[in-house]
Amino acid sequence: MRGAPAELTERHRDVLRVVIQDYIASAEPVGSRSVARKYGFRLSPATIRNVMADLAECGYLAQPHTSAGRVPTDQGYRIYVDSLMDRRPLTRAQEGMIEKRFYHVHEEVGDLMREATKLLSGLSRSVGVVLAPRVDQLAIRRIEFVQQSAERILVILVTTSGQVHHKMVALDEAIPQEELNTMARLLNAMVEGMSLSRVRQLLVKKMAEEKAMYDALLRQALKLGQKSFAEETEGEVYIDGTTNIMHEPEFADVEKMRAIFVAFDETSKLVRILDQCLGQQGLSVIIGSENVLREWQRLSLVMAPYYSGEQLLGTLGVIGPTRMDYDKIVPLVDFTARLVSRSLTEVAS
Amino acid sequence: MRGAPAELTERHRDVLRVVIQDYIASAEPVGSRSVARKYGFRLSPATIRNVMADLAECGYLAQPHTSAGRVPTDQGYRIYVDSLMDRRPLTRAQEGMIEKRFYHVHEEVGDLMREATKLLSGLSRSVGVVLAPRVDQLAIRRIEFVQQSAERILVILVTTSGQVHHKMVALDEAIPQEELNTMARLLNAMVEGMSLSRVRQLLVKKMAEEKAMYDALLRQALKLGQKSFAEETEGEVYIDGTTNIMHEPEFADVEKMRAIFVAFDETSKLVRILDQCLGQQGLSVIIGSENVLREWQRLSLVMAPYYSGEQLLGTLGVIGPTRMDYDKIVPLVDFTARLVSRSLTEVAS
DNA sequence: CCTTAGCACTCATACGACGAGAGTGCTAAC
DNA sequence: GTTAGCACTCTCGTCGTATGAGTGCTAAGG
Repeated sequence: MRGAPAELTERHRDVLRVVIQDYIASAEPVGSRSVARKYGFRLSPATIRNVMADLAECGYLAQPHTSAGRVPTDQGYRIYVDSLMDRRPLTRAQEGMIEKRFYHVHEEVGDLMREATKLLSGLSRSVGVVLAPRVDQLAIRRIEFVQQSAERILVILVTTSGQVHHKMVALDEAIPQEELNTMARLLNAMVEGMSLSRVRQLLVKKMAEEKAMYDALLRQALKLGQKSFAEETEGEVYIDGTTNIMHEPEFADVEKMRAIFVAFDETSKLVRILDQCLGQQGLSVIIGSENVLREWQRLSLVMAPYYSGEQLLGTLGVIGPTRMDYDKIVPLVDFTARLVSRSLTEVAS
Repeated sequence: MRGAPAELTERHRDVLRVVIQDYIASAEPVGSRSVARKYGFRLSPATIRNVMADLAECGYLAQPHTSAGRVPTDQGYRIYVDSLMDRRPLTRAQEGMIEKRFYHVHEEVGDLMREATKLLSGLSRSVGVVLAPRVDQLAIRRIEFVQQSAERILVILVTTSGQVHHKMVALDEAIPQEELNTMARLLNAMVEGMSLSRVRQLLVKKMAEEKAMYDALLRQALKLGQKSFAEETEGEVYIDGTTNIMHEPEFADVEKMRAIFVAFDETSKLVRILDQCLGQQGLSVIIGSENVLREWQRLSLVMAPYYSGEQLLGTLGVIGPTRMDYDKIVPLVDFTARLVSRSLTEVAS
């Protein structure tokens, strides 16, 4: 078995599990001695040492320096979450508590997102994040135009889920508020219940059809509609509990911590990372160096998508040091995603 | 002059100024030697020592330990900003750059606030904050009702300055969207251009008048209006550049830094502090322990109010360590407040 | 062949001593 | 009032040493 460790025996897996769990709990390199102890002394430290040497050779463990204990590598964590982990499900009491907290926030989607973020960060003692639904994908309930100045109007979009978005649109020529109202009425009748991206297609089609026709107002309305819906919107990110990770010993160095906080501030990059998780089916875990961006290589993400009915809306989860308590956090994220989905599904129906 | 230092001579003031400026630049206790040097050697270190001893006795300087140099106390900073400071005005180039950055953000008030925050934090290398106008004080341009479910409607308010606010309102009985539109029209005609707080008064008055009358729809509209405008809104805070202060040597200790960041996260407390500045006439500086809240005692604020025309809207400024570069930051905040006021005044007209 | 005891070896860490350097306060002379 | 001189204090960095945890290897035992 030396030289070229072909495959992991059951014992290797057991030891790896113990080492990782111990390291997650203590944040300190773990030695053969303490593994033997956790093992009930059925094996001697010397034996464990041999096993650990194998694991180190496979790249699942590393030692900070000769004669320190072993520390899991990102690869080690990967195996752990894929096949070694003991998921520690939420207690009934915790689940009840969470459900209660969601019970009161049917009001507005924004509140729901904020509540979910707080909940995730609070229970994980790490950073909670929610990638909010992109407006593109949501069904429109209403569009409204408000004249702001001669050549500027404020466009307000309301989604069926109760989100409100607004943007300014510049005009070539002034349009009186009265006319704007009529145009809004026309468009509302046309787009209610459709998603933004579908609306975009529809407008292009209608424009073509209408070209021949002679209803100037409708033409103008379509044109304004196109302007309003033009931009691809970027997902909004809710984030909470960043101060939690300051406690983690791995960020005791101020410079490292600063790097992390700068990373959290750059929401656009964060969005891109979270967008990746959207592509995945079900819960996904990204561990340290699996992340492309340098600033994120010391962090892990546990993310799960959430839905309204069948429709994928966004993703939510927890960001923490690679040495995070996956056993606890994976079930937490899973449960939270389910609950958010349920809330959103109820609102939509 | 020993024993009971009655009043500060010109020399005392000069020395105090030099010590504070040196400490702000170096973050290190300053000794008599270096003060003498900055003085052009017109006085010997020994003389300076006597002066500094007086200043220490008055409570303007302190020493971290015997045989270290002197460090300004909060009281020392207070005297400094009140009467010793050499304001270092912005250069023409800087002013031009700032004006340029504001030129493009007429679009939306939110953008303007965000831009101002970024600008303040960027140029000060500290934390920039803007306390946004409370909706109460802004003039309403438009109100809109969107039915969200049977007993819930979404109320959307647009201010003349282009801010959009929304909230959910629960109803006792369902009202069809058609009727909601009519009600919105009635209310719009009534409230356009008034501030929220004035609208509140108006509605109470109208309600009383209308009691006798028989227009059920109008009655209902007024009631709904009251619900919509009921709550006192809390000011929103924009904040940027929190990562800047991580560099400051006074926060090298992780625990202190965490305390600061927790403080920044508690926006409600922040709002209360900023509200205090609103009461002040003109630019105000709050130094360290002058702050009531424990978490804030290591920080200073330089804040200035901004207006739309004559009307006081909010306050903006910079938060940094007590050892911040007041010479530079005071003019910066002052200028930014002026510019924001100008932008807002233009939009309103 | 796997397991284990024993042992030499390697580092990180804590501790104390030591010296250098910066700065003070005081005293006495100018 | 100002200044030179001096003794004193205190921090900080360095260095050597002791300590202890943990390893890898070897050889003996099941």
